[in-house]
Amino acid sequence: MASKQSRSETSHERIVEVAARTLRRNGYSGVGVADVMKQAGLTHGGFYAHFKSRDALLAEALERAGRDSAAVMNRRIDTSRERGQSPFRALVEGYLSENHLSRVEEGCVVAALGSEMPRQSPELLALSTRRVHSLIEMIQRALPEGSAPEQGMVIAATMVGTLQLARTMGANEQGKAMLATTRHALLSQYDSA
Amino acid sequence: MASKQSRSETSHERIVEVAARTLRRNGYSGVGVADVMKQAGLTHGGFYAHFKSRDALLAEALERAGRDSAAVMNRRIDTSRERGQSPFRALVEGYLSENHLSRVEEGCVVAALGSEMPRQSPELLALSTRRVHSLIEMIQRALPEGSAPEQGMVIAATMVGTLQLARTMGANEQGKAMLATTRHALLSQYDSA
DNA sequence: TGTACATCAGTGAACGCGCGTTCACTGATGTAC
DNA sequence: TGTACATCAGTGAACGCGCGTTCACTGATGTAC
Repeated sequence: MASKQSRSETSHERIVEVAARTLRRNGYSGVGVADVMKQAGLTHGGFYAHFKSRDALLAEALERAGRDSAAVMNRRIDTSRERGQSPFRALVEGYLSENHLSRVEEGCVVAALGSEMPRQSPELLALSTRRVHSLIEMIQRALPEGSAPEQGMVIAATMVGTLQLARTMGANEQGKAMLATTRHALLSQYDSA
Repeated sequence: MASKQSRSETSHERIVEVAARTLRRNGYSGVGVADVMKQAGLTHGGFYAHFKSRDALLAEALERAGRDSAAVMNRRIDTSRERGQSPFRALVEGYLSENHLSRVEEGCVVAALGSEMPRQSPELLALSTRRVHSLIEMIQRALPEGSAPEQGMVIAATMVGTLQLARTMGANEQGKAMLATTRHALLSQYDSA
């Protein structure tokens, strides 16, 4: 990462970065080749020097989106653990935050694309399944010691569903109340602290 | 409903019925005017005698899908209540069933479209928000007496999220295990019986 | 240090296809007498 | 009961636009000597 990148590599990365955001904001069908290239400061003609097809871009964008938001959440978990605080609480409060409610394009890709994932091509579906498992594993790592690992699945589903329903309600009192209710329920049920 | 319908009315209803299924199976961008008309046994040219635009069809299809699956679930709740059984258990076991896992096109529209809802036009978004609330209210009606109404929100989110994650995993052991885990968690936590 | 050439990354026009939408027309249903 | 006409529902061709994809070309970067 810190090593020198060729001009082509930095362009490639910028395109994927833009696509990863657009994918979460607009969904699979909302990612257009010309639009992404334009946002990346390029013209659409050069696209196929970087990607075999639009689908190949979607695959890279999905991976990128997944890794990015996982990195943010893992960092939050680690920090609170270092400080002797509850990593589970940090995870839940971060995931079910008003910031995450409104900033879809920087957030969890599973929440952003959940209902569309089952409909994608085999390649994208396989990547999506991996993203779901990695979300569950992240939650499991944050759970208090002695928790049953199956709880990770239930909590993942609850958080993903909550974010989607809250986003449908909107970034207003209703949506915020939805977040707060689930936050409270999860913390009082699973957080031993 | 039992009254005589004109030829036009039955066609209209058939188109909406097809669209309601296609919408859940393929998502908003997966509903094509020509395809829906063909499935309804008509040619695409006649479409605009029935609907002002494709968006108008989507709105009717969303309503139709919502009412249909709500009717199914409400019937399940009523039946079990009449039999003196737990309506909440009936709801959870129906919603998180393997049947619902694989038959998206007949199932809950909130689970089928959850992540796409926030991105739709103001009209569709308003209808979607209503669907979310009606799901929550249905759960509240099925909850054991004395339950806090906020639990309806958390349970709605959990069930919607579970179905989506399970569908992404597939209608295999993984997906089924996901359903079973959440079923168990919800019943042992909220069902007094 | 400077010049000549090769390679590389990106440009922009063009193509083909799918899809929402329009419209003139046809065939069937219903009504008047 | 039968005929003539009006209305209604659906047909199928056509249009325009957006979008993924291709390709010949340009300008910039890097290398050889």
